[in-house]
Formats: sequence, structure tokens, C-alpha cells
Amino acid sequence: MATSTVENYLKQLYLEQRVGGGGMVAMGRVAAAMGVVPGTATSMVKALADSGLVEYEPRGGVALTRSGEQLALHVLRRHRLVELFLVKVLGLDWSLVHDEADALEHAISDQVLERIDAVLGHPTADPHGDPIPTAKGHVHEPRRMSLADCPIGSPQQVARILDQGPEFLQFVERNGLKPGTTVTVARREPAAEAVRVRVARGGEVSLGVAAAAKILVESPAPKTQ
Amino acid sequence: MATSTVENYLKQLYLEQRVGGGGMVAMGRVAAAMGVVPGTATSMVKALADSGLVEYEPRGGVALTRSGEQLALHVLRRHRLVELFLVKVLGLDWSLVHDEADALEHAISDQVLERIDAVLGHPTADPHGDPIPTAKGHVHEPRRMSLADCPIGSPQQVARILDQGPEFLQFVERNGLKPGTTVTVARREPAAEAVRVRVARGGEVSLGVAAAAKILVESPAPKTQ
DNA sequence: ATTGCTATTTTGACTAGTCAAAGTAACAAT
DNA sequence: ATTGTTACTTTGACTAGTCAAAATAGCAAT
Repeated sequence: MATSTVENYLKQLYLEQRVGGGGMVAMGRVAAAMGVVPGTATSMVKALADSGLVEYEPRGGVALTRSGEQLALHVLRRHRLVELFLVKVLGLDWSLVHDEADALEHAISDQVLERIDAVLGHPTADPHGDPIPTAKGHVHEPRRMSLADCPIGSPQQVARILDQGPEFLQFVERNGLKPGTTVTVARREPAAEAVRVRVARGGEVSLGVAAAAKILVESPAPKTQ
Repeated sequence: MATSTVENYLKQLYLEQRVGGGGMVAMGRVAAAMGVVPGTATSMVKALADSGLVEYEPRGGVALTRSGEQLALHVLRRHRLVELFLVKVLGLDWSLVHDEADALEHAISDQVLERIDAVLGHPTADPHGDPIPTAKGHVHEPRRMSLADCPIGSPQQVARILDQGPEFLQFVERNGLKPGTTVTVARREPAAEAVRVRVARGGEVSLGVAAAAKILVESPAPKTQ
């Protein structure tokens, strides 16, 4: 069995590979994502390469192999199902479940995981809107626009929050921007790097474009109803 | 924070100390309970002693200190609440939850634990009838008779199963001896080391006295109704 | 093409936990 | 009182994961 350290490296590698567009991930990013010094990342990645979980190019970077990716997706499935479970069944605050899930994702057996999946009704996304990989390791990540680039004036439904930090999530919650709510971009000020958003129930919010880019949206109710 | 290895040693030490009547636990028992060679137990116990979690007497044995016991009870609380949760909320087979709980008991935060406790309605015993320590580290273990020594002919309620091995638990289940059911000892044959038990719904079962001693009972419905 | 910057790798050391195997203590028993 | 047996401890070695700090590679820029 993979240790939880190995699982964490693979998970982080998967996530970095997503944001980086699929290519090789620089060792510096790995080290930063894992919160270790660069030397540690090097030696760990070499060990992962020896296990056939990653492809490692000295001074070039690292990429998951097929089997490394499968394992990463399995970890991600556990993480996201646990997050949803903590919110839905145990009633925890959605801004706190990320860290809890980080601990639990390594301790959950397949048996327990599939029971959780069943109790939740085989959900497809976690509380932040992140897609939940299937048990077979498939994941569907629809390309979505964000509040930084979606059309202006037409109502959109919040679909996913890319920043899982408690501060950002609490900001999102305070301003009624949680996944599922409907919002409309009122206008953008490129010079000021600001986005003005009308929220479903009443208010308006201003966001920097960096923050706006972390809130993904979709055309409202494409099939619901 | 204590590592999960430390938590396991303390938990095992607590359990051994219970069965052993409260005194010092021999190092051999520690090693056996932890599934390690004796030398490993020695060095680990010395480390625990350095942390003030146990009192260690070379060639004499080991005993939990107050703080070691508190930590052990906290681990036990997590273990038993998780067991009950897995059965009640996730619908797992009660004969399997012990091993699952062994993995989860080290990954559950206090926050999650107290939510689980609340969802379960602040239970006092796990599916095997083992008492659940309180958050403050109190535990009430009533002295109970077993099927090996309770009065003959008077109905008794199964209160607790001391052997958590899947085989024994499955035997218990198959024969309707789960905690809560009412049974009556029909007779004992000391020479044959056998106990004959009448089970609530119909049947009768024969048990060896060692097995009978692992099934604790109480006088039926002492306060329930 | 030498200099300098930055990212990366190497090396050596450390901690936690473990095993194998050799050494020692305690106690019984003759 | 020497011998055995058993339980226990010690010693040395190993793995996983980490850091600090020194060495090196690659690249840019003049």
C-alpha cells in the first residue's frame, strides 16, 4: 500500500498538473505544494519514479504516469466524498472540511468509501463544486468560464470555487456566492482589475480579477427542470 | 501531537491493564498486543516513559501514568464512537467495524468526533457493548457476570462481547447472541467445560466456558421501562 | 565567453519505528 | 550452587521521510 506521504505527493502532483496545463511540473512547485524544501521533493520524486508512479526528468520536472494518475484520482475521490459527507451528514462548516478531509482521505477503506458514496446518493461534485472521480478513476471536468471572463449581463450559476482556503470560502459564503446560486456580472473595469457582480438575493460585490477567476460559473439550470 | 503508533501503544496498554487487573503489564504482552518483536516494545516503551506517558520498570513491566491513561481513553473514545457510527450511519456489518475503526481512530479531529457523538445522540456503548469514554476521559465499566458465571435459569440480557474478532462476532450474530437480546443459561457441565444457553427466539446453543466468559450479561431491563 | 542568478540536485545528518540476533537477568529445579 | 528456561534488554542495521547546506546546471545578459 502507498503511504499517506506518497498519496499526498500524487494528489498534489495531479492538481499542479491540472493548473499547469498537463505538462511536466517543476520541482519547485512540487516542493512548495508539499511544504518541504526542494531537496526533499527531489528525493521523494525519485522514489516515486522508482515505483513507476511518475516520470522524472532531472532538471526538467515530473509528470504522473497512468498508474500514478489512477492512484491520485482515487485519493481525490476519497477527499471529495469525505468533504461532502462532512458537510451533508455531519453538518460541518464547508469552509473547514478541506483540512479535515486531508487527514481522513488516507484512512478510509474502499468499503467505507463506497458506503459513503451510497449514503450521499452517488454525488458528482463536492461542496466546492470540484468533480468527484468515479471508483474506476474517471473524472469529468467541464471547461467553464469564471466571473473574470463570462459574458456580462446574463445570469450565471456559480459552479465551482477553485480556492479552498478558509478565508476565501468564508468570503464567498458571506457574499452569497456559494455553488448553486445565481449571479450576474454587472461590469468589468480592466484598468482597475475589478469585477462588479450582482448577487441573486439583493446585493452587489466587487472582486479583483484574480478572485473572480477563482469562481467558475455555468449557464443557469441547463438541465435542472 | 502523539503519532498514531504512540496512540496504539497507549490504547493497547490500557486494554492489557484492564484485563490484567490494573497492575504492571509485562513487556511480552505489550509486544504480542502490538505485533512487534520484544526488543521493539522495549525501546518504544522507554520512549513513552521519556514522554511521561508510562511508568517503566526494567524487567518489571509498564503501567500508564495519569496522562497516558487520559490519552488512551481519548483514543478509545474515538475508536468506539467510530465503530458505532459505521454501523448506525453507514450500515456496515458490526463484525467488520473494529478494523476500520483502528484506521480511522487516528485521523478524526475533535471537531468531527463531537459531531459524530451528537449525530449518534451521545451514546454510552459501542456495537459490542464496550463503554464509550466521555470527552473528559471518564468511563464507566460496570462489573458484569458472563455466561460462564451468571445464575442458571434466570433470564439475562447480553450486554457486551469481549472478543472483537470477526469469527467470534459472526458466531455471536448467527446464534442471536448480540448485545440486547435476552438469554438464559440452561445448565453448565463443568467436567465438559460446556455451557448450554437458551436463546430468546427459539434455539439453544452450546458454548465452551472460555467462549461463554467472553459474553457478558446483565439482569434484564434494569431501568429500561 | 565570462558573470551572475535561479532552480535543482547532492550529501550528510537526523527522527520514528522497526527487526535480527546476541547478551543478560530472574527464577526454578534438580 | 550450577544449570536451564524463559523473558527481557541491548546493539547494530534498516526504511521512510525530512532538513541544512554545499555543489551544480542552465540560462540570460552583457
